[in-house]
Amino acid sequence: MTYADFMQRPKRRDKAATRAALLDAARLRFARQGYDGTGVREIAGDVGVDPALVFRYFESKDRLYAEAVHTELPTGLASGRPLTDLAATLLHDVVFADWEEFDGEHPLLVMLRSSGRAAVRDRLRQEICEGYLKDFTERMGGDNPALRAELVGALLLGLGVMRSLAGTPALADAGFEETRELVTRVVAALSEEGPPAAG
Amino acid sequence: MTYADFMQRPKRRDKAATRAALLDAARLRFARQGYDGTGVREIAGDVGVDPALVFRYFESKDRLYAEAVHTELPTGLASGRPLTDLAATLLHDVVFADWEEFDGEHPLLVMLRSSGRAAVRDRLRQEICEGYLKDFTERMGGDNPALRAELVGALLLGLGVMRSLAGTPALADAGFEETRELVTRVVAALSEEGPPAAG
DNA sequence: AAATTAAGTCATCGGTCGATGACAAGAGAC
DNA sequence: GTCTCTTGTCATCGACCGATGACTTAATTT
Repeated sequence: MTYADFMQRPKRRDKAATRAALLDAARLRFARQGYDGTGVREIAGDVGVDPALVFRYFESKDRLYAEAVHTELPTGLASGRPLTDLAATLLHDVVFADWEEFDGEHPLLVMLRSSGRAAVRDRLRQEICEGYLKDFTERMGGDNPALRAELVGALLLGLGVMRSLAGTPALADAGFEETRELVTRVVAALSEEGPPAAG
Repeated sequence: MTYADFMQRPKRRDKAATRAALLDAARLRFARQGYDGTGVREIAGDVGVDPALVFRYFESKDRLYAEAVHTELPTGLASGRPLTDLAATLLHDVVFADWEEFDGEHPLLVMLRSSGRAAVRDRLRQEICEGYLKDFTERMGGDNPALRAELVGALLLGLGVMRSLAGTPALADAGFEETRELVTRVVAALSEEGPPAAG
């Protein structure tokens, strides 16, 4: 049996597997190229099936995208840990973890790349605000905790962008521990009471 | 003269003005919808001219985009000011300034929205690394200044994303001064020598 | 006022897009 | 072995895409 024969052998028919494969391919493509830069023919081509299957299984490209980037928001965060621990966990998950199903990036950063669409922007806003900032603010004491919590969120989000998108050299070289120490220092500085005359 | 007549009066022919109007419309559209989500017919329609003019004046959609998001990198940054001043300036320009020609966002954030395209990604990387991180690193003393400089950059970039894209409430309410005080505190914390046993 | 140059328009090309419905073929039931 | 349900394919639709070149019309020159 030649290689060509092997490749052209009749494929086993498996709805669930095909659907999952389409979803995987969609995640990679959407992550790399964004929503508008990705075509359903491309996704189907990656899997080796007909593009019409995308609509049979997902109804529309929009719904495919929504399902592809769907991830459950972390729930274990609200477990009474101090904010420095929380930040360290998110530093790991958002910045350093290899989300291989999303081409290496955290889903939040992936959505950033398709934020030209209002639906994506709304969802991004919601996930950031309700999924993360709420927990941050609860653990942030002192004056105007919401603003200082948002600074922590901005640092983590920004680090993700810098590392995965800009590929800045120092962050690429630095290990997790080294970065975590600095992030902890920042979070500590934001948590403590401000100096009486800072200006 | 009715309104319809007014609108349909023969337009004055002015190459420079038309070109500039196309560029302005392109900036708004690209900022809002990203590169792939914007068509040349849309841009020309905003100006009220024929789409063919886009290609006559800009040669291709790619070149139009490149020219639309082109901004000179800030040069006044390298003037011996301390890093806290630098950060405050960039906080103002990147996060709080209203870049009305880009629908309110800083061009770096606009490019983020089209970062599905490799050319945009490369340019974003270059502008961040050469335009900002270099100055940051020079002014950052102590051990591993490059990494700590990137943390400052990440904070500023992240703040821009949070404010303009996620529209987080505290940042929207907070004035520039209030935020500047906190950013200054973070930069100071990153600048000073770390604690001997940080873990 | 005629001629020349420049600005803007029009029709159109080849290609791709998301989406649809009719159809072919493999899998399991009997 | 045949029937039936499911899985996947094919052809195609209408719309839009970026891009091109011929053409019309306004402004300028002579």
